[in-house]
Amino acid sequence: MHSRLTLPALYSKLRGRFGFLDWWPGDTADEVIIGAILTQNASWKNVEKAISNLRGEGCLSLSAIRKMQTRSLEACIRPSGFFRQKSRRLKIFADYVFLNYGSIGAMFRKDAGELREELLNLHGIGRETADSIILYAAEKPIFVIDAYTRRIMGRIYGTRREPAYDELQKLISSGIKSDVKLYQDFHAQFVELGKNYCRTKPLCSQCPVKRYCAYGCAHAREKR
DNA sequence: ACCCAGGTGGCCC
DNA sequence: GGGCCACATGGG
Repeated sequence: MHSRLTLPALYSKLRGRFGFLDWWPGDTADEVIIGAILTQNASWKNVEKAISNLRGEGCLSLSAIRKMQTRSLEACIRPSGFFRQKSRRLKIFADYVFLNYGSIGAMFRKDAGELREELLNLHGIGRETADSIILYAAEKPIFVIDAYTRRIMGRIYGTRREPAYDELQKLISSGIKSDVKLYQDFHAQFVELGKNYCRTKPLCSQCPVKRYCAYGCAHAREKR
């Protein structure tokens, strides 16, 4: 099954339905990075609690996290799950930045490609987290692929097996203009669509891309 | 009592 | 390269 829906057309369809999504709440690069690590396989609701705890302690920054006791860091981020792993990942990230660059801004002067390689070498930073940091914290154009994006693209464009991360990223990047705001919002649209129509309660009659869906939204709960 | 969430690393083949 | 597993909490 092949859909003739182009990516720009898909974007404008979603954009028309959901409006511009000013996504990734977080006022500073540090906050975005912390959120990106905390949200690994966790709901944003739980991440919000963790972030709120950190803010309450005055520790919503990488420099503060460096100085925190592991125990109190773990206590703060407990609601976001996997708190031992994630506290370690935050510490490693924060240490790396300050020991090698002195500040996150200095690290972000690198171009997106080099930055990605470097981030991927850090323990606990995989492709999605690295790309989220580059797109939403460093604000450089790199497309973020997540579970929703994979699922939705698979449904619309009918790929039998789900394409590998880098493959899908290349596919999307070559189908739309390279632009930070567009990349940010497009990814947000995928998540919004996924949350509302491809999760627990599919609302087929209102799904903006229903007629392009290769399998039908009723299959929303199929195995990923 | 399940199943899922804005993943990642380690191990195996 | 892919398949499986641990990692942990909160909500449906």
